[in-house]
Amino acid sequence: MDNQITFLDGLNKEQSKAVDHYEGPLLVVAGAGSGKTRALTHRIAHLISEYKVEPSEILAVTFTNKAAREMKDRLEILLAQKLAKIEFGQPFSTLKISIQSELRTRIYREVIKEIWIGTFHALFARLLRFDIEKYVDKEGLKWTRHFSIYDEKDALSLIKEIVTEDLQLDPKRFEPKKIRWAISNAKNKGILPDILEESAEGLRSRLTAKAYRVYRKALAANNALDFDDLLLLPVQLLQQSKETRDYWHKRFKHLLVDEYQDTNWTQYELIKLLVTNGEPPSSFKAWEGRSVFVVGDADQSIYSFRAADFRILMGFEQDFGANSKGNYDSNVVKLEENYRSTSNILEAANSLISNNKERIDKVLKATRSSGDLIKLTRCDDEIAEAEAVVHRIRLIDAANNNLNWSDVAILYRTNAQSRVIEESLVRWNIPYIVVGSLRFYDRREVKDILAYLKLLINPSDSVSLLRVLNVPKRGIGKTTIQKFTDAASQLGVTVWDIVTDPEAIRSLGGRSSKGLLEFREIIQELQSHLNSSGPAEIIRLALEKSGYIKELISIATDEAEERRRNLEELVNAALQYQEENEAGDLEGFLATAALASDADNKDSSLNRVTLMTLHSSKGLEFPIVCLVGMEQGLFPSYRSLDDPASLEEERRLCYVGLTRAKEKLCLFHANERRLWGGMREPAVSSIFLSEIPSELIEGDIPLSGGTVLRRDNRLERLTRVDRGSPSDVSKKSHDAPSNAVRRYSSGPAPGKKWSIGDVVIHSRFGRGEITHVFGSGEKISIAIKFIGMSPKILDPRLAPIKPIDEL
DNA sequence: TCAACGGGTATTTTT
DNA sequence: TACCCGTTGA
Repeated sequence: MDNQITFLDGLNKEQSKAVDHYEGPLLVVAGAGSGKTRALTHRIAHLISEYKVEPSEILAVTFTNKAAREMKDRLEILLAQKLAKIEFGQPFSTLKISIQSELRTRIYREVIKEIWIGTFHALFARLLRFDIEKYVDKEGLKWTRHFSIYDEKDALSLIKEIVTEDLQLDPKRFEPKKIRWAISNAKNKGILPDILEESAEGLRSRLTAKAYRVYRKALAANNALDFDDLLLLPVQLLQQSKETRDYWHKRFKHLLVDEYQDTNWTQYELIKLLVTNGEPPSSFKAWEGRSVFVVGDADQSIYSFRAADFRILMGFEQDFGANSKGNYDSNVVKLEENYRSTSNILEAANSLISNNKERIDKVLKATRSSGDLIKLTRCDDEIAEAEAVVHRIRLIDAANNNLNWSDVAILYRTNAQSRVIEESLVRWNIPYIVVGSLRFYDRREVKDILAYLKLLINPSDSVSLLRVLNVPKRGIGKTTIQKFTDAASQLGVTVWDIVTDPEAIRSLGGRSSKGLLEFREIIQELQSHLNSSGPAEIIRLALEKSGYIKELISIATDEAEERRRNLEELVNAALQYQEENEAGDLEGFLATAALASDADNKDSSLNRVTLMTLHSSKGLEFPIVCLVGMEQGLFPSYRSLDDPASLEEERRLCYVGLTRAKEKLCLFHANERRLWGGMREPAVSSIFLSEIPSELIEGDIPLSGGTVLRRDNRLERLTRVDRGSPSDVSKKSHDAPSNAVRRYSSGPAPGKKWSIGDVVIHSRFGRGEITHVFGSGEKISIAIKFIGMSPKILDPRLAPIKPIDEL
């Protein structure tokens, strides 16, 4: 090659093997902190500059939008550095700033813009903008390229409506949330209503299948897709249309997928369709000038609740490997050297994760010195815990002159845990940012305006229409809306058709006709600007013409003021979008908004402590990590306590948390914790704490033997759990016993001896026999084999079990 | 038509 | 605690 820089410089042997990979399938098993992002970006740069791959032939899938943006950024810098060497013969950083930015702009225009980088959802939403009109549905449903994207809330409100209106069911008995979940699951497995109907047994599943059918129909009538559709429709389209499939298969010669362990069935299907053009991967031979490159770590698979399945990663070699052997030495590279964490932290993580059974054999090797011990702090309750976290942070701050607040992350299992910690941070005047709790685009005012925008582009979108028809108030009430929706469904037209029909307004509108006419005019006027104005300008117009801003001004409270600022922020977001996407239009912006997550906006330049869930922390790293709420039932979540597979997932989540830390790791747990409302619950320290070697931990150590923290007045308090009249109580415990009630009323006496061979009765699983006893004293788990089920590992103090001789 | 109130209920994690 | 929903009263 004609210059000194290659993208293999400074990489270890395994990393360069990955980066230098050209054709065929390759699985990169990349442990935490092993430099996988580096491997990914360098490989793309390498493909383009050494193997002369066209940027437009590359499809790179990231897990978040933020990761996508970062990848583009890094890539831009890498390639600009190389260009600097070629054109000026000197390092990029020594060039004048103006020249630097000119180089970057050129790289952006010629290369970065051409590569498809994004999340599965963003990329395939983009593909659908091209091809959705070619999709032929079994049931005759149709969508146009102007489809709306419904977020989880939109989808849920649609389902709620279907359950109550169309199916005339009681939403208490048939919870929309559960139905939504069932439908989502079906979609993620590629199952359409007809198949679900066939396999449905019992009233409940038949009704779910029915709801699914109606829901799909409603989506189509609204010309809308939910998140799952963004993946499922492309799968079906690529399966059914050879022409479409050929096109995209030819177009994308090199696929890269990050966080492959969190891929689900539809995503896997999409990869296969694009890579092998529909042929079975094991017999696919045409690898010349073509590759699929996936990077992942089974130990960090934490999204099975979203239908992700890390066995897809485990099966990669078999799937794609069989036939490429011979041509390629191996299709697995393992990155096992950890450059991130001190060896104490790493050893703790390794030891923890070794308790999982289902793994790929892999051990992270330390490259750094031992560092500090892990600090463990036990606190009285969640308030004391929050204070302890802040105290710890202040101690570290006092001992380090150059500590930035942004070096610190506080991680927790559930979003609800953030509040108490925030209060402490406020008290001590430490700046912080909470990532992920409330998405910017989920704020009411923002969603309202987005609904206006969606409606402009897609008037069939009645969810959006009904959202803003009377916002701000135009005197259009429930009865009018009901009349209109009824008329629309009877005539088989959209609500918009009714709203724009002068006859309909006159006959149905009554007192609200004025407001309706007004609304119609607003929308139509805004529509007339669609072709001539950019997203930001249209948003400004919408804010003004809709009367939304005017209303907020007239309210004149702090809250209204806050909302106005958020809407200004929305305009800014649109401006930023326009900057980042030269040809970006309103549709593009709306798609970005629908698929954005809160984590995407985290501005790392702000010097603030970061608060977030363990899930959001994936892929990030911090010098200092505080992990709070290490208690049984919270982390691991109580829902995982009686299921070994989900307990393993919780453990992976813990592994992710520990491996975020570079220098210092501080763990916290509380003796008791107020759970929603005010009721205190005694807490048992997390099983994960006992899986970290105690010599790596300092602080008050409850390790061997564990701690059960119980107040003497426990029983007294428990009787008060059952509030209200006796009849209420009995009814409650029949319907849905709350966890607290069940836990304490049916649990055996503390300190009860369990031995192998004992027979127990579990309130859900029935009769079972104890096969193992782990630990002793207060820290005890037992494995029970229930009839017809795989063995379950339970905490006898939490699980609703009784020894059989007590019955 | 709409705001305000109260009771009941629920919490895992998110593209 | 916080949100959602149905009821009530203006």
